[in-house]
Amino acid sequence: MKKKTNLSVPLGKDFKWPKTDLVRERKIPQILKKAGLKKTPPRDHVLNVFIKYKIPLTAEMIGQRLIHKDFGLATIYRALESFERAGLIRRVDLRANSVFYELSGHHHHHIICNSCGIIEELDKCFLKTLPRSKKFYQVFEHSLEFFGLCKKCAKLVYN
Amino acid sequence: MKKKTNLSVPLGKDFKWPKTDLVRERKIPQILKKAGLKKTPPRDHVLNVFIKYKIPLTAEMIGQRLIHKDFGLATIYRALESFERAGLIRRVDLRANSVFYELSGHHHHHIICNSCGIIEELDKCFLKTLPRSKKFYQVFEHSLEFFGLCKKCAKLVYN
DNA sequence: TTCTAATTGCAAATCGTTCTCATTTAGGTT
DNA sequence: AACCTAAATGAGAACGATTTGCAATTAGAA
Repeated sequence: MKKKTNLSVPLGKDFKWPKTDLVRERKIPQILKKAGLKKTPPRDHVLNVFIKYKIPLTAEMIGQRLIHKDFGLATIYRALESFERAGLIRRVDLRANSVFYELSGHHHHHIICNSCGIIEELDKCFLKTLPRSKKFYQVFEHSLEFFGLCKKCAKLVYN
Repeated sequence: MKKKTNLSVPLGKDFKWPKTDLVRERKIPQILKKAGLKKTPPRDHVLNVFIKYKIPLTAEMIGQRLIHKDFGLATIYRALESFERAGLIRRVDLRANSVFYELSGHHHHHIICNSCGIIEELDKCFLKTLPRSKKFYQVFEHSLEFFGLCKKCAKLVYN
């Protein structure tokens, strides 16, 4: 897996999801417009997959979930890049071989099973404080993921 | 960057660093033996680089830091794999294009500058509680990394 | 010293991701 | 409604990190 060399300032860090829940209502054109992105078929469908599945997804997983549509992977990657820049989606660091993204509506974390890879979403942020640093001007995001063994896999491993 | 498909149970999750500080004293043969790994030149030198530099490193960075030695990258990757399995090192999710590892002696986190990639090590763990989950048998590790803009880069960006 | 499983070295293969470039398109303007 | 241009797409080649295959070497237990 490769991620982009994009250690770059996230342009969309100020993006705010609108009060009326456009996601729940699947108002994709409005979401894209608010994000300052042209509405195109690939973006339309990719965003729809995120809204529909509600789980962290890789470019390839998104491709597999497109119905009656088949955009090249490169196009999906470009849609992801524009979404990330706009702040619509965020990366999820799952220690997997490719990069996962999810809608950035609400801030939360995950537990990942080291054996089967199943992902559980945690609703609450376990972080009480942010780090202070003399070297840093601003800390605007964090990634907190838990790794363990799910009960199903524990049974297989420990009998 | 590519990581291995190794969503696998970390065999070395029970590895305990010995009381006497073998790392500080660079007792590499003892460390390897305790980890159940054959002492070989590549492992010897790779572990030495970790001990010497004390910062998160990629396979390639390790290769560049080997003195008077030149093992193939594949060999370095295999050393890393065995170290990770044994619990000697752990991955650090820096959202970079290759996988970083560091010694797993003491638990800590990092702040990464999204612009220049500089890494600051935080000594304290900000986590007060661990998540409870019905689906999980055990949660044995977590990854917590902060992303922001360092002062140097902030100057460049904001003038 | 012997023996065998584990490890190495090198090159080729993989695989996720990005790039190139010619073509098409969204959507603001006339 | 037609026009215009920057932005987006498509397909395939290129890339870079990581893994693998296989023959040769070696660590370390017996």
